[in-house]
Amino acid sequence: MTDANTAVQDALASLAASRAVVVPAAERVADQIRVEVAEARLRVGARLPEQALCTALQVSRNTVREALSQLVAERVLVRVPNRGVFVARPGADDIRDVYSARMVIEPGAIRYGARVTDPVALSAVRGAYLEGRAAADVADWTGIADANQHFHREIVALAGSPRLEREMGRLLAEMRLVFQRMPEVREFHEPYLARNGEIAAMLTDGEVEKAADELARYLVSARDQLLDAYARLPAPSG
Amino acid sequence: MTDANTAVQDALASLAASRAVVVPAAERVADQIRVEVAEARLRVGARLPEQALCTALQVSRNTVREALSQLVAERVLVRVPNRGVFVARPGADDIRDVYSARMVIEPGAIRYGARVTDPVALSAVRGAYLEGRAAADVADWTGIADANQHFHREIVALAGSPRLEREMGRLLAEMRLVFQRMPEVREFHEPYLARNGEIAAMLTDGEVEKAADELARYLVSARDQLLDAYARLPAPSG
DNA sequence: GCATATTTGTCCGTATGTATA
DNA sequence: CTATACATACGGACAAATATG
Repeated sequence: MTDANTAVQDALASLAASRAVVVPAAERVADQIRVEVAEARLRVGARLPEQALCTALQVSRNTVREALSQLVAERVLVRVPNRGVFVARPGADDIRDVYSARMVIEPGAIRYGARVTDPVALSAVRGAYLEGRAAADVADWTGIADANQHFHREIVALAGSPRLEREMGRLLAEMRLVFQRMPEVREFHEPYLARNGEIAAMLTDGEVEKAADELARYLVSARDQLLDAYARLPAPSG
Repeated sequence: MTDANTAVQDALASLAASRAVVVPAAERVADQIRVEVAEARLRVGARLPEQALCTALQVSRNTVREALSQLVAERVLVRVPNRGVFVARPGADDIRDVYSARMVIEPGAIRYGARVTDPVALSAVRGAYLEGRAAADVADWTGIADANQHFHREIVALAGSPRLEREMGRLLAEMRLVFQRMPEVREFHEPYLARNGEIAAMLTDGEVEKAADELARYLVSARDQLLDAYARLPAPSG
């Protein structure tokens, strides 16, 4: 039995491997680095030496460079010519820009999204809100932050456009970098939990225009609060 | 005077050159390929062998691969594992997706854009419309198409967000690939010229909501017209 | 201010696996 | 079914720019 079992497992493993292998090495490396940045193990402003990544991830420098270029295109990293790549350090202008874009995409997804009356999509929005509420009940502050991002992703999903969702994912990834430098994660996110609930309720009640305009106001105040906190931040050492 | 002039010009030229040199080779290659695709010298579905690009552009395979990866991320090219990269061939699903995204971004930029009352931005919108009108007067059909893209870019510019403008640029690049397969460029774009004018007028008159909703309807009919034409297209030989 | 070490940017050769003729 | 062509990935090499002592 063990023989037959191992044979089957080997076959499945090699099949899975052959499928996994077609995922380009550079893609895998990019995914790994992306996660490291998202989980804040690679902090804002940190340098990423190519050689170190080669030995750490056991791939060639060419592969590493291809992955880094991709992440630079996603604005997760920034490349300084002849100096290397660093984890992006979003400034006030970046925050303004990201919120200008979100202020178009998110209320726009509500007003002009094809799935704004789709029960499945609406239930996903409510689910993200409830996820945040559950996190707040157990005082899980990073859980609130995660649920908040989930909420805004589901709002954009009302548009039913994978391309738009990808772009929103990039914008939210930048927001995570912004929050890395903000110590008061709780104070920032908690007040917006209730507003998420109100918007979810409006959508459920079919009050589309009202929900869109409320979300637009919401984003304005969030942006201003962030910019205010950013102005009080210690000088960017780098 | 000539001496002084040439000296100044030489200095500027070398400065420009030194600035241009720090632009990574991969970036330059990506730009060149992007232009080739945009100008339709590289047709939809065309294969891009790495070796051929190396000799043609006088760069190494590593540089070529880096450029190709970037263009794949922009959806200008698609990569088939172990087979190579090809100029993207957008299908009906892609058209639906692109329009779902545009239907959020463009009316959203009008409704929630910070520059929607900015005279400079509004004059740019009117300018793009007039550019199309001038092209129509001299029966310059590709000029109409270009002006139409310009019009929609200026609409998005009402949001005042470079990030959003970049994303819109990627979406419009995909639209150019779609139009490559449509012979009736004139028949498609000409009717929308008048509607561009109406929207520009509404914006000038401050009728923001009306303009946004009209643009949303406009995009729906354009999408349906495109999908209809696409369904009549000869089978995709590839 | 200078010499040295490190790192990037770019290129080349090669091995391996996969798809096509 | 073999052979060819090509993509993929690796490792080594070198000049130029940068950082360090």
